Amino acid sequence: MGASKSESFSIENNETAALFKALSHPARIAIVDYLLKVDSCICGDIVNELPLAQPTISQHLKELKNANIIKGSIEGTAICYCLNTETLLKFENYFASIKNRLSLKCC
Amino acid sequence: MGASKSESFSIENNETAALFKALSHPARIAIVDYLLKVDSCICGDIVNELPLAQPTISQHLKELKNANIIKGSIEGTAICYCLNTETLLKFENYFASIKNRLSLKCC
DNA sequence: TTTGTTTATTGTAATATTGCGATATAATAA
DNA sequence: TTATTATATCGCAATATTACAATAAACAAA
Repeated sequence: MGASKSESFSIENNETAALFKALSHPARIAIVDYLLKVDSCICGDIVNELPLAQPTISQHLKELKNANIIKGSIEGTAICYCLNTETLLKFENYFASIKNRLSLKCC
Repeated sequence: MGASKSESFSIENNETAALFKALSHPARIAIVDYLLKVDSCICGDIVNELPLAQPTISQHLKELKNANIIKGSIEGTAICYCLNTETLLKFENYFASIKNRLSLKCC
């Protein structure tokens, strides 16, 4: 029938997949990239950096925020976004765990 | 208008996003998990492990294969799939690079 | 107050993904 | 040859994502 049979999988697998999904769009990779580049909290000038309209970027920021990849705090009229170190560690841990479990006797 | 403005982003960002997209579904996380667990190349018994029909699993395997996360070689009637260490390293490198570039003076 | 600035939300159209039944393909076994 | 087995592909329906114009909301400045 339709799409998304996520109830059939473990919560953990769903959470892991959700983390990856948050980074599965070039615009969101570009946002993370930009946040790394400016080396400090930035506000809405991502809109000037990316070839997308403001509502679209707001939507992508929301997805990154929902996945806890970025966090934002209000600064007057603007909002200050930055990367969330804790969540980035989750990715690292995932691959560290894979590395540990990975046997090299494969094809 | 429609979806997917990927031409507007760098090839690198698109490739990175494609890697993450390959892992953005719980079934594909479960497949990777299973491949780690069995500690050897497995054939089509993923179908017995996951709550999905054979064509659906074949499709997920194809996506993982297209992203070079797994590789497969023919073994008689069956096909032997296993993880691709090289691509898993790409993920590790991405986060290692982030860690290097990440300043801690954020919000 | 009104005006300007910044970000979020709503609604909608275009497109992509997911899941699976039916079927095709490929190799082996009888 | 004809089964049998294992995997892939096709075609369709259900759903999710992406993009943006229009609009709303929140705040600061005049």
